[in-house]
Amino acid sequence: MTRMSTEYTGGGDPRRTIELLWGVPGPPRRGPKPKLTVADVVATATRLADADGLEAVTMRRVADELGVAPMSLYTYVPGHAELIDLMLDHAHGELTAELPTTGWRDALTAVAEDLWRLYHRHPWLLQITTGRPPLGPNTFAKYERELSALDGVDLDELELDAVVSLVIGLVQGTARGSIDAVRLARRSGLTDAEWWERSAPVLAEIPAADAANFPRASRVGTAAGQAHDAASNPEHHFRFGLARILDGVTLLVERR
Amino acid sequence: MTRMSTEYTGGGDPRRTIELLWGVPGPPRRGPKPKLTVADVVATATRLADADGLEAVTMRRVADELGVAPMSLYTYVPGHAELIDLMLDHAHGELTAELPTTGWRDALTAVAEDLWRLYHRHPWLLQITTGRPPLGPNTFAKYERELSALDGVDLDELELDAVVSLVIGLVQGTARGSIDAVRLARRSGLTDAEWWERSAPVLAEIPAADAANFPRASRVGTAAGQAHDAASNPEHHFRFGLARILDGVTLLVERR
DNA sequence: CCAGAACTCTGTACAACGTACGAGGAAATG
DNA sequence: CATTTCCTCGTACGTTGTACAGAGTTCTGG
Repeated sequence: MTRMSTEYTGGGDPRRTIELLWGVPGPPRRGPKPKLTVADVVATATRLADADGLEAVTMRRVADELGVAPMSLYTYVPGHAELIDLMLDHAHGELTAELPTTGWRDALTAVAEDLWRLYHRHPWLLQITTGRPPLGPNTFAKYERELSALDGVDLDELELDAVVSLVIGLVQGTARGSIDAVRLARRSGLTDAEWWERSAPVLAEIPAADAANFPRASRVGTAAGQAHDAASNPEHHFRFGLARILDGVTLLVERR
Repeated sequence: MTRMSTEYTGGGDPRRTIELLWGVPGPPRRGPKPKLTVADVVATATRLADADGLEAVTMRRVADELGVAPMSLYTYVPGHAELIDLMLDHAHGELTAELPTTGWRDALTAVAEDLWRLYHRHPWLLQITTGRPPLGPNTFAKYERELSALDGVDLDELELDAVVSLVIGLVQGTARGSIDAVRLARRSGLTDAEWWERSAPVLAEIPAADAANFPRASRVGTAAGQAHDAASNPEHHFRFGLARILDGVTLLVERR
């Protein structure tokens, strides 16, 4: 019942997937005219995922939404995994805002904040395990844009890659927390605060869970819980983490 | 077919889950003697997950392994989601090594490395979305241990929480990459390098994917690809990221 | 000592899922 | 116009978690 799914990318035949991602035209068509396009399928799937999460993107539901039988989708897309690939690359296409030219700190901050917002607009993006990123145009452009934030910074290629990866990892981790809280609240009908209010008294009945056994955890935990209104505050963690990372990178650059 | 699943924690009734986590004895039993214990179920499920991933932890397979009918498991565990909670807390119990006393940098490094190793020992841990962490003894102890690494550091409670969270997030993100590479290699029969060798020629046929369109990405991408033997090197990203984060935190502390 | 309550165990069943397979029909080519 | 090529779809299989009801076992109250 309580099951959500994470689709793995890079499942199927690389050739076909890449061709789909880049929209290669293919040989002249002979049979009946297609009712749909790949873009239709991707758009509908994305709409479903935005509204009801990635688990709503089933072949049956997408087909229903398009007024078509489930098996018809396989004309446009090799399978479910490839559909997810296409959705991912498509969403990356939204990252087009120009970066500030007031220095790499501002630019990298903009990269992080744009991504933070993208993940909140399309929370299902973080349910995808991008072990092997889809080699699509928008994903390439995303990486290019991220690297351009560090134009002129005196770091070698490996360091540039590592810095970008570090910032992206921070956004993904903290955004995941932020989004999961919303998702769980909707799914269980309990906000974080309500859930804690319900859990705390149960914990209080358990002798071993006494604050004396976990002095630091209970001190820091209650302080954090009071400061924010939840068990943790992902947005605060995001801002704090970004500041530390940028400071750390600054130190690395200045050491040159 | 190509489907892996991520279980969500905190799904069911908090009371029952917490009682299971802490092993409260319960009222005197009247019926026939149970064949199993909750610990048996958790141990078997963990063994399956270690061997074949979280998707192998189905009620049917766990029951099979225990020589019992699937529905019998529901005597011990309210459902699949709660079983995952129990597995998670149980695995956290492995984090008991003493931390170095040579300063908070060493201690925090040890925390990160211990976690890195735990995730590689139990890769399925990263398939679990810990939106609401299981309130079990080992998860509490884990947090307490992590905070203890910062004993004596002049930071307030919110900062302590944020620092710990930042380091853990780094480990999770990079370990996820490291583990997904292994998982995908096993599942698809292709290593990262082989997969790239197969994808590159396809990409080369696509005009729009020319290096001229993505100058930074292709320069950094090929440099990184040559330096490590794969598209990305999670362990390098882990070490690099940890160094930057520790530097950033040092700066924050010294600014006091 | 024994009736009944309480508990464990299990077989069957249902609604999902992705998708393999093959049939039927539409469009373009020779 | 015959043939090839492609789109569309109905059916079917093997998965999953688990609701439900029945059968059997053990302890308790009288």
